[in-house]
Amino acid sequence: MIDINFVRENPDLVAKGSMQKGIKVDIGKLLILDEHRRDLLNQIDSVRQERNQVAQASSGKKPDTEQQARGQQLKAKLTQLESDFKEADKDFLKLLRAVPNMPLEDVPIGDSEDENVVYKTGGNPPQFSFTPLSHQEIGEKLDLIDKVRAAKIAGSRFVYLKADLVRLQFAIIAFVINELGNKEVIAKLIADNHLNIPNHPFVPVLPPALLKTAPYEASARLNAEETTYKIEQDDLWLNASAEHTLCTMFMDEVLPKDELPLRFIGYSTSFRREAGSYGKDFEGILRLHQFDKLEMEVFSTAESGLEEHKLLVAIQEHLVSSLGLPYQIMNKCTFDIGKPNARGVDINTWFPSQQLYRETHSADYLTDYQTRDLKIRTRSDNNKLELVHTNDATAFAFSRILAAIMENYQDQDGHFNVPPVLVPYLGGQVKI
RNA sequence: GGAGAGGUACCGAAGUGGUCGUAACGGGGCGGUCUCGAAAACCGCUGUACGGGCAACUGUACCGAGGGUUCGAAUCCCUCCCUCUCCGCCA
Repeated sequence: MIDINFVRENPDLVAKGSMQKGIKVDIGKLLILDEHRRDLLNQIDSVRQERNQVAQASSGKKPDTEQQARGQQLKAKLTQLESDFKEADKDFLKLLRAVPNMPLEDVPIGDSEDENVVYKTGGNPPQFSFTPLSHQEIGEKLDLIDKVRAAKIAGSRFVYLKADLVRLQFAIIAFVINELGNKEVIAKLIADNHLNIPNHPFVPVLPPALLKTAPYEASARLNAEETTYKIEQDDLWLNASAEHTLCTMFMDEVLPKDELPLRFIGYSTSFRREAGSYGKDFEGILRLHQFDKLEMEVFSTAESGLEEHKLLVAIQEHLVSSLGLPYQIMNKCTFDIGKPNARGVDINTWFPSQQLYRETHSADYLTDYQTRDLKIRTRSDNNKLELVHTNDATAFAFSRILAAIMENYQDQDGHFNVPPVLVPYLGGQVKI
């Protein structure tokens, strides 16, 4: 969540930033609730102060009737005030959490996704001498994708992925973990992009796939209405991305500054209800209720947060171009970056069957928006506690990137080639 | 799932209704004395959040979490979470 002190000092700026993101919040009301809440807190503090004094005065001996009567009075008053405060605090927190993170200055201002700015295109869409098939058609022909049986078992938007497509996925996982675990690869990307941050490698993580309400809410990533599945008999939700269990990993901790940045590459199955997307992308495996994802997560100081964001985008580009896929990189505008983001970049990959670049990657810079609530901090050089900054970014989102490979590398005979960089990871196999 | 033990500050650990959470004691860390320097020894310091104040400073809260009893709770009661041991089940 955002810093209430910042809202108090800059109410107009916060209102403007929220508006640019297309998020309606009543900042005036928030400040009134804040005032009310603090007023109650002050009253509570002074009643408690007197209660403590009364208790101390009679300590060690039996209180006289006057002390006891005063104590009872104070108790009644305190009970009332505390219940008022609880109510006020709840309303306040709800509204405060509704306030989005402020966009950074270089984020394009826009009120629809049409205002996103493509600033780089890489690779060339393949030219086919035949009409290219969709990944669904290729997958069915080669018996790699079975949605019919999956629907029988789990319903729509589920899939059985099979055979060489599964081997391809595991090859990509091994490739990514090797690349991101290689200090030289990281150092080169840092140098090529003129960044000034350490070359710490990414530590691979298999995180839990479920998490409790409290950390999920604090992460600013719980979207109960549209996205997130709830386990009813326990206080648990199915994660919608490994990011959700990675960014919460250090909740309530103080991270040693000399270990920052901490970089992780997590692999997890992700679950999404897709409640708002009926009818969208029903063909193929582009939008499923369940998919696997390799996700990068970085904890850094405030000073280097933006550079970490740029590094993550550079890594994404490196990974996509390593697979030889045509892509474009897009600066998302204020409307599209999302509530917790200060900055957001997407990579879109070319899908020949749709003649479109489709979103396959996103990189999110959340500044201290998550860590304020999650209480993830570090010690500054003058020994003060300060909030850590978080970045998260897709390395590869599985069903989508498999689909992109199938379509871009397809042959006239209905098969597709293995991207050369992955051939060693498939034991020399060049074609599927 | 059953039985038992436990969750107190950076770590270990005492505290079972009334001089108080910087919370005994031990260790660690920081500063000082001593030393050419270091070790040892000795002395001092050693949390977080929120509020008030220009500031010095000051108030409140925090002993796993949330409720309750009481004039007063780390200490009593209830619910939940987590850790450990044993049994059961299981990959």
